This record gives sequence, C-alpha cells and structure tokens, in this order.
Amino acid sequence: MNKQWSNLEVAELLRDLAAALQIKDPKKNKFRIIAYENAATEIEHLSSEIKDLWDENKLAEVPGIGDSLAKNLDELFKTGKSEHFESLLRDIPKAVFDLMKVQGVGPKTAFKLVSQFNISDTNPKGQLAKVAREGKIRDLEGFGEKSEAEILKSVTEFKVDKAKRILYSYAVGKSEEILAWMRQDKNVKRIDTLGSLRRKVSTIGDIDLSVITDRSKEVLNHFVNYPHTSRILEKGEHKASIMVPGEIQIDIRVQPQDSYGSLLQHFTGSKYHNIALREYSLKNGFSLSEFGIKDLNSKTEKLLKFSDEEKFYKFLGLQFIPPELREDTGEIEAARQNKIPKLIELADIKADLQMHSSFDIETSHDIGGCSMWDLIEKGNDLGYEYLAFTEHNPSQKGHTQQQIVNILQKKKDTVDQINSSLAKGVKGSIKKVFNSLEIDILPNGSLPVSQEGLETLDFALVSIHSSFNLSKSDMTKRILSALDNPKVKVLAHPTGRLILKRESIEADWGKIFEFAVKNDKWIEINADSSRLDLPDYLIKDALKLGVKFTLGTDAHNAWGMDNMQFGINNARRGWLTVDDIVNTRSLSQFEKLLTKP
DNA sequence: GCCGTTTTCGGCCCGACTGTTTTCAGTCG
Repeated sequence: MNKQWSNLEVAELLRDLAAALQIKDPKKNKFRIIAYENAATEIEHLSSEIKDLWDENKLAEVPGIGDSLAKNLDELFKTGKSEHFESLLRDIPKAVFDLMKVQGVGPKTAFKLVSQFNISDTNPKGQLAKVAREGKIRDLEGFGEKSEAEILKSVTEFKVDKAKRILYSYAVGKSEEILAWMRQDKNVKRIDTLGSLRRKVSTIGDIDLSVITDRSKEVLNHFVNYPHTSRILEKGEHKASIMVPGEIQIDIRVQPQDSYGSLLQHFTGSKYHNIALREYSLKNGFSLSEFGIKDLNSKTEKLLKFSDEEKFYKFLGLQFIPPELREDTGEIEAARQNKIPKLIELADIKADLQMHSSFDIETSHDIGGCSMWDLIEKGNDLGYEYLAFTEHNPSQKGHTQQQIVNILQKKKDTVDQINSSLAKGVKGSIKKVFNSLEIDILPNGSLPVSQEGLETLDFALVSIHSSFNLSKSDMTKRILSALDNPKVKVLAHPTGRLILKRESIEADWGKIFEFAVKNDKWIEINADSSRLDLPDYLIKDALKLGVKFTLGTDAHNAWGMDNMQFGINNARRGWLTVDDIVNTRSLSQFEKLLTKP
C-alpha cells in the first residue's frame, strides 16, 4: 500500500525540493536550500533506515531534521505524499530533475532548457541532444555556442550520471597511472592523492591530486596533456579537471610549498568535515580556506600559511585527525578533547582468518586455487603467525551427513599433518594453522553441517549466501540462530553486500551486535575490496557496543591475501584500534580466546 | 528550514572556473 521509502529516495526528494527552491527564488530561499540539502546528506549517511526511525518516533533525533521537515516527512510516510512538498514541486516539470544529472547542468539551466523547448519526461536527454544539434540553444539568453557545445558533449558522449562511483581498489590502479605521468614533469616537486582516495572510502567518485610547484601553468599543461585524456573539463590558474576512459574524472590542484598544508587539508575533505571544521573555526574567530587561515580578529586579516597539515590542525587547537576519520561524525569534538584513537595498522595483523585453499571439500561454492602450503608460504611472506583455512562447507546436495563428516575428518587429518610439520620447525613465521570452515546459514537459520561434523573444527565462520531478501526480523532470527551454535565463532561478511552490485541484507544489527558481545562471537571485516563487510558505518555502531572483530581476506588464492590492506582501511574508517581486532593477538593469546568457555 | 560553550534570534564554509557578460550567475567540490 504505502511506498517503502529508502534513505536514498528520501534524500533525492529533499535534493529535488532544494533544486525547486533554487529555481523559484535562490536569494530568498538561500538558507532553506542549504537546510534541505543538509537534511538530504544526513539521511544518506544514516546507518539505519529513516522509515524505521519514523516508526520508532525518532525523526527529530536526526540532525538536520527540525519541526517542519519532521512534520512533512511524517505526512509523507503516513499518506504517501506531503501537501507542502507537492506544492513546492508543482510548477517544475519532472524532466528538470532528470537533466540535472547531466555534468554541468544544474537546476537553473535544466529549468530554462525544459521550459524553452517543452522537453517532456520521456527521454529528456535525447530531446536535449536534439535541440543542441539543431543549434537552437545558442540563441537563448545566457547561452552561447560554447555552452551549447558543452551541453551536447555532456549529454551524448558521457552518458553516465554525475553520481557514478568506482571501487576503491580500481581507483588506486587508475591513480597510479596518472601519478607516473605527472612525475615525468620535473616541475612537480611533490604529488599526493587526496579526496576520497586518501580517506580510503570504499567507493570513489573522482580522483583528486595535489602538487607542489612554483610553475603552476606548466604543471597544469602537462596534466591536461595526459595521453589518456578524453576531455578537458576545466583548466585555470590553480586547478584543472579531465575525464579519462571509463568516465573517471581527475581533478588536480597546485600550490607552492609554503601553503601546501592547507591545500592537503582542504582537498582531502570530506566536504562535510571541512564545513564542520570551518564552522568550528569561525566561532573561534578564524576563517579557513585552501590557502590558509585568516585571523578575523586582527585588523589586517592577515593570511597565515601552513606548509603541513599537522600544524594546521594544531593551530586550531586540535589533535591531528587521520584522513579516514574526516567525515564529520564526531572527529572534530574528539580531536578537541585529545581523544582521537591510535588506529589499527597493517603491521598489527598477525593472521588472516578467512581463506579458501584448493583442498577438495566437495562444496557447491567456489574452491580456492592454491594449496594449503602455498597459502602458508604467502602467510610467511606477510609475516603472519597463524592462519585459518575456511573452505566452504561440503554441499548438502549429493552428500549424506555421514559423507560430509568423512570429508571434514579428512580435512582435519590434513591440517593436523601440516601442524605437526610446522611444529617440527618448518622455516617461516607461521607457527600454526587452524581448521575452520565457512558455513552457509540456511534460510531457517540452521547449518548444513551436523554437530558431529562441526566437532572436527577448531571453530567455524557462518555467512549468508542465499535468500538475501528475508524480512528484517526473520533475517535477524536466522543469523542469531546460526551464531548460537557453540562451535560458531565468527559472522563472516555480515551484510552480504557486493559494493555497487548488491545491497546489504536487512537485519537488526543492534540486536546482532549485542548478542555477539554477550556470547563472545566475533564479527568479520571482510577485506575483499568489493565486500568491505562490515561496512564502516556499521563498524562504528558495533564498536560502541563493544564488539570484537576479525579481519579476513576471503582469499581464493595466495595473492588474494594481499587484500588485507583494504580491510585495514575499512577498520580505520570504523575507528578501530589494535584492541578491537582479534587477529592482532599473538598465537597463544588467540588460542586462549578460542577456548574461552 | 535548522540550530545553540555568543544564541529562541540571527546567523548559516569558502573558493575556482566558465561562459556570457562589462560585473555576474551558475555549477562544482
């Protein structure tokens, strides 16, 4: 009956409302527009569904939502529409909001084009391309030949919307190519990767670079001459932007050494961190920008310059804030109180707790491509002390429970043999491997391995690989039921998301985290770059409740074990320290934790 | 329209770049 509003849909509606106000009277509505946009951003970043919060009467607790928005959202959720919202949108054709997704087209431009050319909401981009090709746009007031050409280019050559994102791991590869190109210019004294790449966000919107140079013009010329450039979006004195194949945007900013710290800070973002930091600073009489800090209380408002970021934050009375935490989720207040934690680092990791060897376990899922000894060799290269082999469980189909037990017994014997070899002193840092298993959680919460089978294991991981669409309460029961088994220690890739491909399952995470804390279960942070699961925002929620985590790469071959860095990034974004992660413990400490009653 | 270690009123981050303009509006991050 009633529409199930997702956070993204509500946020989009609020952004459309902001755009409508922008079209109607930007001056009069200036701060209302900001308020709507703020609310949209807050809702996008919520870790629970806004509709659920409304159910629980907690709308007013969401930052950016005041009396007025709460009232209108209440009406929207109750009846499917809000009178007030509808009246704001009334005079704006739907095609306007579609065209706003085109690069370089904002609310004003979209509205002008739609009104002038009577563009309807069936294929508005096609209609826009047509009038551009016919040379009709150039005659409109405020447009010309250049802007007409730009619009045509955006709408035809670059079909992907502004909001497109790519995987972090993919973006790293792309950024390394352009870094290599930029370093060929001897005017580049230093170059950094900033923005969401430096903050290690799981998906990247564009690649941001900054350069120290005294010859801005030459460096920016070299940049736009990058051989893979498919389009130059802009090029000025301080910055430039290009597009490269794959429709990835690359932005660069250049500055001399003496103010480079401010540029690093500004261009690392996030936007929301910067806004919050600037608001905080204004209250103390300072105005921040990428060029430095203005003391508003001094007569001359002299610009103070900072060559490095540490000094920039220190000047503001703040502890240095690691880039991964700069999301305006409490880091500024923490820095003020000197409470920024020492975040986990890759070197702290002593084990990989999810990997799949080529041991033939007769599973219906994918098996690994490398032998257990190959994985151990890789573990030695990484300096680990122990590993856990976590192949998928043998398939139920085509096996009796007894046959499954037999297969698991065979695997146990193999692991035992390896451990006795390791005990005899095989060269390398790995001292022990654990006999584990990644077991499907069946839709009803039961496990496809008998208790007798489970007893062959040191411990088990459980995870969801089917029926992703159960209701929230059924899903929660399903997970808790699986975790309840005494042999089960870890909930692996908990939300089941595949970034940019599959949404997270819906579950009552608060309940699951509380259960984990109470019953000594661990929550995995899967380091596969397309999983990164738990997601960072849920890690923070879990951390507050005292959850302990494991890090596992889910490697299906030896080089997959190199993905640990991605998991570390995610853990850092979740504010985790060494204490929070189980596989930072030494082998003996880890064994104690395993056998804890 | 939101919000409060100046506040229930009076603020709300700060700047670059482009195109179409003669001083600025629109878009973007």
